[in-house]
Amino acid sequence: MNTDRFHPLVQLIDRLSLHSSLSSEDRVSLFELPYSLKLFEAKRFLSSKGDATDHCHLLISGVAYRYSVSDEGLRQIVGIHTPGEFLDLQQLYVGTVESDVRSLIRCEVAAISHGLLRQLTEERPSIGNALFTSMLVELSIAREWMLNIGRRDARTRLAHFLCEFAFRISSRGLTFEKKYEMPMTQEQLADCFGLTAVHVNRTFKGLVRDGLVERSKNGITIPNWEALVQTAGFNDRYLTLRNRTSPQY
Amino acid sequence: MNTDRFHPLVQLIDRLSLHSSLSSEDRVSLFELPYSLKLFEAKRFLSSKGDATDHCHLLISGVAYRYSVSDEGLRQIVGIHTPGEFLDLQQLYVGTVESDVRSLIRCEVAAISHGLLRQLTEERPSIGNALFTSMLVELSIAREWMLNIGRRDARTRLAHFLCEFAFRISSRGLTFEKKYEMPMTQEQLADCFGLTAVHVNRTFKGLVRDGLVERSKNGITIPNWEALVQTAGFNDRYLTLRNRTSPQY
DNA sequence: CGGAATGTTGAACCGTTTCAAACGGAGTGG
DNA sequence: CCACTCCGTTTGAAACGGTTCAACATTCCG
Repeated sequence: MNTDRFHPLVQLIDRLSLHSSLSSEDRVSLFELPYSLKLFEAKRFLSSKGDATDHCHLLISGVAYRYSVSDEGLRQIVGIHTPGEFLDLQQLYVGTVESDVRSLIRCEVAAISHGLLRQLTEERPSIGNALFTSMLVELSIAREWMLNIGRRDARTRLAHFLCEFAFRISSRGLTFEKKYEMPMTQEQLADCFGLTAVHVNRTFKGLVRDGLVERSKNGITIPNWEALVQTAGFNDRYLTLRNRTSPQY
Repeated sequence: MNTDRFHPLVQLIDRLSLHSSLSSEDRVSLFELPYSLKLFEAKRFLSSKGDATDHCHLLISGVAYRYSVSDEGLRQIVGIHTPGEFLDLQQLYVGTVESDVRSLIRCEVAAISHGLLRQLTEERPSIGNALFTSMLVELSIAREWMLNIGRRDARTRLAHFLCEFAFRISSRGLTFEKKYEMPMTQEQLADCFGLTAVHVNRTFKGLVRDGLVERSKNGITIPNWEALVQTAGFNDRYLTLRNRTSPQY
């Protein structure tokens, strides 16, 4: 299970969950989100462990995706979540949630009460900072996705997504893998780019034929990273953001 | 000139710019961004008034847009900025900016030094909160745009954009206008949806033919708001977010 | 083993693009 | 005041990328 132990927010939760004083109040709890379950549904059957609607949920390990559905019933996946990202931060505020989150593989999730989260961000600026930074990165990714969906052709879209996915699941680029699990169906991929599953299939085959990616069961390998990056027009700029003052967590 | 004087951040700047103690140190300054100027370029010729790269810029009045350009030179507009939004908040952190901002009409912009902004957010949680909320709303809008670009046809995309634009330039829905200025060329509109200017033209004509919108010079009017909303599948949910604790600014 | 979900393939179709040409209005200089 | 240019809009015809539908193969999983 991929866990980004280097991520400041994940480290924070690690420490908080060990804190006996806090865990006795049951304000930070870890739980498991099985394969392909909606966070919304998970909250339901977790309500026995306390009011889950008053908690924010941080992804500790695994991968999840966020999607919306149009009036015609077409699904658009609007983002991929990797460890260190909050899945429902907007719950801190009043406002209907317009998108839902579903796990792509088995995930570990930490539930933090709104109260504790507010307290933490106000008392320790570095935590608020980390939250803010992660939000800025998500926004930056969202903008890149708009460019991907709106202005690139199918082949480039797929290649670009594969590059981003490879980069993001390798914890902060430290353990970068040329071979990784890609637990997404072609229909899910299609919903990421605004394409059809059928067309994703053909496009994928094209990339394989040209030797840019190789497919095995539940996984893909990238034999020539540079070649894929070039056909994708991929640049990892938009995926990273560091604090100027380098705070300690 | 449309100014959202109700926006908490705009109000804050109003007060700060009046504060003699602060303005003497020249840490908050208002300036004007002429028609169709890149914020980046504006910063250049403003550097005489201090180091503009160490400032964040808040939109006080007017409308601006943010765009990226693909490798093939195709432009994608990834967002519209209305009063109360920061244009370069990511500048607080290290990280190459992957998108640029350009004014759509004449804008007023407030420049706040990074130092003051950090100080404000740390000392007054309600301000940090407002910043955070505005970031969440931007993210929410970005996700809706992905759905728009990826999963709706041209007609619906245009209708949806017109609804959102109408809603956003009417300050927080208080002075909602059925007739408003639409200072965007069809090419800019096309770059918002990932379409061609030519196709936007045809699609626009279709909407006009069906009586859903009317066009005049530099402005459009919506004779039947409900009809447009329905063809757009528009719901303003994703545009608003209120703080649960209702802080005072 | 059986059924459901996912992947694969082909052919016809269609929404959008591309290219090219013409049109209109605004601004400018003679 | 006209001629000129520039920019955005408009229109048509052909081409194309991606969709749709339908059938079949394969894998997964109870």
